[in-house]
Amino acid sequence: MVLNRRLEYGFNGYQVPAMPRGTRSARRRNSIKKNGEDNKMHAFDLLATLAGKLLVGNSSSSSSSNSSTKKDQFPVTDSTGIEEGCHNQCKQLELQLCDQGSCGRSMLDSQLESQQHEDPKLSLEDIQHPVIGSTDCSERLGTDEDKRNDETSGHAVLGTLMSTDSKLEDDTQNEIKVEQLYSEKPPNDNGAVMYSLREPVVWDAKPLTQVSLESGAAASFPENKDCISLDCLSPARNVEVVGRDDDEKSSGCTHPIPIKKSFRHIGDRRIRKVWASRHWKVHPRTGVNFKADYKDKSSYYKRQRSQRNYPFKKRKIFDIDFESYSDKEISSNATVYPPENHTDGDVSAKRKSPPASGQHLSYQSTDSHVKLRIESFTVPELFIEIPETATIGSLKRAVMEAVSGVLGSELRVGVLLQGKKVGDDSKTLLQTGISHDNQLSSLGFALEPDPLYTSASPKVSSLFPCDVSQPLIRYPTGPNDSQERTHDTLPEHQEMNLPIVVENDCDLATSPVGVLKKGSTQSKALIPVSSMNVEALAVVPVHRKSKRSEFAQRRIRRPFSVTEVEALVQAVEKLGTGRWRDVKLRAFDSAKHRTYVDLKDKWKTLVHTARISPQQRRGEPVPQELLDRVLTAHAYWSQHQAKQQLKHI
DNA sequence: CTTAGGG
DNA sequence: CCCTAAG
Repeated sequence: MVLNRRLEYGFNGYQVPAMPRGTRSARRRNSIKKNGEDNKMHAFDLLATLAGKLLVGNSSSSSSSNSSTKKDQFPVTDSTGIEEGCHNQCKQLELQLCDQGSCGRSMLDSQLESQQHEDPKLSLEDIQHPVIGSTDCSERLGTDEDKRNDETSGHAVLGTLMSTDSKLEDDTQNEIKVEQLYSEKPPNDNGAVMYSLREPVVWDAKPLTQVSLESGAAASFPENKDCISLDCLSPARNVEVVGRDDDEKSSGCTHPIPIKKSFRHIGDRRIRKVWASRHWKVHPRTGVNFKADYKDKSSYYKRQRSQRNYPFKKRKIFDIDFESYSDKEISSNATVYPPENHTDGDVSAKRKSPPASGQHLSYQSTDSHVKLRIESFTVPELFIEIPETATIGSLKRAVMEAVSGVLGSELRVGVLLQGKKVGDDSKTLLQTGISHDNQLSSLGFALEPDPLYTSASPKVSSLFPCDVSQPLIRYPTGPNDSQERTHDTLPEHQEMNLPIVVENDCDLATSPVGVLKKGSTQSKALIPVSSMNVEALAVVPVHRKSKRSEFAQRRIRRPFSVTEVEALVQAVEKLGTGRWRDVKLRAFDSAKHRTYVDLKDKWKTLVHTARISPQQRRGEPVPQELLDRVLTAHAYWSQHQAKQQLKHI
């Protein structure tokens, strides 16, 4: 029962940190020219930067570093809790963009702890921008969601409940709220996580929790406002994107967040299927970095691989419904810098005096340049579904991927002036009214789907059709998954009289957070903002795959145990040496960290080991008996293969 | 995605 | 273990 439950996260806006444009030198270089187009491009650059290095952290009320004694396990409400949840309770959860170093996984813990037994209704919204909008969630939920729509349609006021005071702490402005909603229609599968920016799920009839990050528009609120608690408003640490003095070397900005490779569990058919079906569904637009035509099989595969190591691969997973959000939903706060002090410390000084209320701007300029800084950007609504039994680590990754997926998409930046969209790109800032002496104007930026892409596709209106297959992506999360799997293992598996070690991928070991956490600084600079050159603009989206980057960590080494070796040998004896996937399925289905490639490699080394003298062998000694079997099997299958070859000739 | 091999 | 060409 518990396993059937899922959390669904809808991100109606993930607010990213402010992007102060650095120092004098940087600013000089980056001075926004009086050209609308340039303006947009620079802004995009910033976004692109964001797309590179975000970590999802959790915000804890005031304390920042709790001891992470609590297991990284997502709080699961018991069934009763769920039931009650349908009625009127609420729990909250905050996520935030997190500095690689300062925010640890632990931050969620305390909060989660207190939520442990609460009902799945979480409703959080961007504190800073309690925009009262209403996003018809029917768009996301699909037709089956009538009831939910009813529930949610009338509750778009959450934002007003938020206290602006909660952002007093200088660095607590940007928060991500997670809303956990209830739905009487649960997902239709177990232990899976689904992402979808549009139509999240096809659910059966069980409770489900939903989380949504809100920003501009409020949406998907449970019927009872009671379920919106304010205790989540406590200031949270967040991350800032800061400018760098020396933007000479803009590195890192193009690197995506690391994604745990083990997402791709080879043995998991379900995943693979989804994975596969997912691809053709994905609109090319979502893959800026891939120019290859998706229809081309070879390039398709190539793309697969090339994405493998990069978080952005996940982008393909998301159904980004560009139609579901309008400009207003993705807005930003921009601040025009006051005249420069021409002191090196002026950056920090400016940061300490953020605009009273986000959306405001103050203009000034010493010269004909308009200097501004973007306080924050919010990204569109995202939708994630994740089992309640998933770990926090999984949640973080899910959010991270969703966010990076959106940020990496073909968005363009729109410029808003006094709430109105500035359509004419050819006009100068001055002509448009954006000038240093225009004190009252409000300048804003909005992310919007790039019309170039949307129009290029003949299927604009159905980029992400709701009816096509399942717009869901699920990936196994956490230990529970493996547990589940052990239960529904094929009978064949029982042939194995060997106990196969079922090892769970430890989040600590593999999660980006865990890794990045160490060695990162205390700086709140999540992203070293690079220089604002046009190059960066192009580089970020296109070349992000060029570097595996410092992020992609090598998997931890996990020597095969004798038991595993025996299982491998046994499987190979039976299946041969050319069917590693089958071997995997047969003998290591539950060992998620062993991929068929691993098995193949292991076999290779086993053969080698068997051939060398015992003195030369290292590691845990493998019984000679096994090694003999290895040689025998290897010989046999080699010959077998040879025969096959001959037959074909 | 899987296989096969080199690194 | 990683990376990649090839299927």
